[in-house]
Amino acid sequence: MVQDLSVLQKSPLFGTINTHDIKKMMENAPTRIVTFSKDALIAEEGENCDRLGIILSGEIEIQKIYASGKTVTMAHFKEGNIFGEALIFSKVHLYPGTVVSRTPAQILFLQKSTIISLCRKHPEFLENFLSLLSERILMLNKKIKELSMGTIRQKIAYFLLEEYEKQGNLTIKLPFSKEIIAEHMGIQRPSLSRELVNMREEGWIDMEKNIIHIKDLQQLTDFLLD
Amino acid sequence: MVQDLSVLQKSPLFGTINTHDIKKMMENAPTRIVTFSKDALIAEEGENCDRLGIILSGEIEIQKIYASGKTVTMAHFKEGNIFGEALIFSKVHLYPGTVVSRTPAQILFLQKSTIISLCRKHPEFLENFLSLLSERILMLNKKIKELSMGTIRQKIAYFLLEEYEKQGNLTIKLPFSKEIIAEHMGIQRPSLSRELVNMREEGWIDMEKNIIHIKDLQQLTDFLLD
DNA sequence: ATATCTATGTAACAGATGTTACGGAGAGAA
DNA sequence: TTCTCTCCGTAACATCTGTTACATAGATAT
Repeated sequence: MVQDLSVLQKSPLFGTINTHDIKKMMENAPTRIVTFSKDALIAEEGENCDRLGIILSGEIEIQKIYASGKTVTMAHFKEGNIFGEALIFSKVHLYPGTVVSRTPAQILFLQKSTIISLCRKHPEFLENFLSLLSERILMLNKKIKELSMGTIRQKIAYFLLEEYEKQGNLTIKLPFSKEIIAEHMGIQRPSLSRELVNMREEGWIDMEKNIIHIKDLQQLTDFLLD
Repeated sequence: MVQDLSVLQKSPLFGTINTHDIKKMMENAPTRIVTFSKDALIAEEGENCDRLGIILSGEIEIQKIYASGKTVTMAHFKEGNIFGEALIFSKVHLYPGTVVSRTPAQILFLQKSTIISLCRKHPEFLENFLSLLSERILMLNKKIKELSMGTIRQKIAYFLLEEYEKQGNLTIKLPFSKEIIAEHMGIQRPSLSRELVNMREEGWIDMEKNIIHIKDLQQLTDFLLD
């Protein structure tokens, strides 16, 4: 294992650990670094996933390849990213798609048993790994909340309340262009404009350029409950 | 700690461990069992969450209480369930809602430090805890996929393909009433009926009572990609 | 100044979905 | 049988949202 592992610090699994300690940790850990050329097959859909991958260099994708030959990219990872971390410890640990390299890539693989051993020997690693999974859960929860907003008005209300909490002010400065905001909400830009006008006409908000003022906070919060 | 901990076996954290070992594990672990009366306040929204809770008995809820006084139940837990497991190891570990008991309840609390210690000493506990988080991630991922289906036809196609894989047959027996299925998809029952008829008229499927036959599998899969 | 480009507002139309109401089929009870 | 209840299909209508097209304001470059 004569290898430069400083890139591991870019990964949340080792971010809190200094290079010297990382080197020491990995010396006794059975790891494998594999080099892939561009467009190489890293793992096939349905294959057993018993190891976690850390991208040391390059970029990879997880693709769903359909019988028709069409492929859809499910996820994209680059240097420092980790993949497979939730799969190895789940009951059904099969890759949900085909893993391929988009560029030449170098990947450090950690076997499930190695991870368990690292967790037991290095509290910091254990805590990092648990944080990794936990943050993922919270992120997914937030995404589900957003997706659960059915109508455009609900999405807007949710967005405004979030911004209100972030900015601590009923008068909100839009952090992005309306085009970007609409895209983030998964709706069309004209639909966003139209609904904002409706809400102004109904007295919910005031608008001027990229400033929106919440006229009735309670109305907004109440609306999200019906 | 003279206490009957056999109920812990109902929890995924200890399910794989026999009662004797559980008792031994917990003897040296600093845990706290707290008894709550009905409708008691267990934790307030925004409060720091540095411990995980395992419900030994009773039922609790996480509620969002709005300024208007309206409350919405965010989650519901009962005997054997665990809460707070993703919060304690995340950066922002504040309760997202108010935790209250719906019935008299007994809760075993494990401090973050205790969990780390259990993970280090008991590989089985470590693996169970990691599985718990991992399964949650996969479940949320699936939920997001479902929610991402925009149109009713997409939801139906996704549902049919899932059932096709489950049942291993192009002729699918609906596992629930259409009313339930519609509710699960987040749409109205008549809307589901109407769209099923449309799909039949367009030659995608055949239907008879609670049986649906996929006439063109490829059409369905292709459709989900556009 | 002029031209150009981008973000935005606006309107008209089409399509998708929710809402509501009604009737029929089938299961189970009296 | 007859009644009742649930599930389901169906239709008419209302509403929401996407689509497309066009106009304008402001920024920027030449």
